[in-house]
Amino acid sequence: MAPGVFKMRDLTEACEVSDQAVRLYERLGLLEPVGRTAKGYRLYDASSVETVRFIKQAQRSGFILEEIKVLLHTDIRDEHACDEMKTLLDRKLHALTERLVELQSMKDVLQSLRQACDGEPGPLCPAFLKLCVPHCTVPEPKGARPLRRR
Amino acid sequence: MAPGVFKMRDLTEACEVSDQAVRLYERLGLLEPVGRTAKGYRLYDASSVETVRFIKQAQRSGFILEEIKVLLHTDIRDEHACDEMKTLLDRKLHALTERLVELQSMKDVLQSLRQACDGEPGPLCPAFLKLCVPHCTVPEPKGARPLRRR
DNA sequence: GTAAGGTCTATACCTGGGTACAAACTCAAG
DNA sequence: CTTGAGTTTGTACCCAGGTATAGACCTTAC
Repeated sequence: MAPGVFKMRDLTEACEVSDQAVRLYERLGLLEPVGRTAKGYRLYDASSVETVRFIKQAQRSGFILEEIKVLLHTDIRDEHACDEMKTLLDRKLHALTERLVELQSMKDVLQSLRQACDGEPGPLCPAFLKLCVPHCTVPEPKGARPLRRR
Repeated sequence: MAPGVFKMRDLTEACEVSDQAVRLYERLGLLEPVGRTAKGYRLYDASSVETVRFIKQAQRSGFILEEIKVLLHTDIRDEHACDEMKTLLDRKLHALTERLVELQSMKDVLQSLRQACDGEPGPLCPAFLKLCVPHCTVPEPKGARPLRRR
């Protein structure tokens, strides 16, 4: 076994991931072993660890495996591939930005609620929660509403 | 039909949710119609809209439906129920905070990558990505490693 | 009245991202 | 050489949160 090269177990421990998940990533085309032993054992190296870690971080950031595959495989020197990647990145950056705003606002809501829990037994929790939800214009009953086109 | 009360379609349009999803929330105990027509049609009101919107926001913030159910049903005046809720809130606030940090760092990574795409054709994308992943100590091959206890 | 659209229940199926398990083979310690 | 841990392939199953479809019934516009 060449130096700097190791088997499944080391990879899963370095990345806190199951061996099954690793093989899943392989099947889906995200991670190729750097080689195999004579007996068929998968071999990985430091770059595999980085790849798996990137996969996990990207997942937590809202990418699905199929998208991460694109991220991992795009050659920036290829004009067409790069365009595809730009589109993906722009879309995801937009989503990420919106998500950050949303998470922050949810954090504010939960913090208020948490404080309410500690303070005086106040209004009902559900009622409180509803107060936290951004205001909405509730549709009018519209007794005689036109039928929808389909 | 009482004033301020409406049927499924109005709810789904006000909340941008499918009728099937609404009925799913009902089955799971998150949302009860405020009543039924004589013929069995579900009736909702403004508070239903707020509830569904809260459900969706909470989902996007990382709560699963089962947890949202707790959020919606806890009576803050009930000592025991309130403790349960505090635990949930603390756990989620912690997760939310970590997630915000992580998302921000992923956003930074993607922005760098996006800029690299626009600039000079530089290093390979995958290589670049790997550079962005927080540094790691890759495990040594350890030729003769002790067997793991199980 | 008729036809299109809305709603009901129930069941089946889908997707993403895994996990669980079996059966066979290999590797290393004692 | 034996034994248990590690790995392989393959198939099955799981979960959350839905969507799709069928078949029946209701409601509204004209």
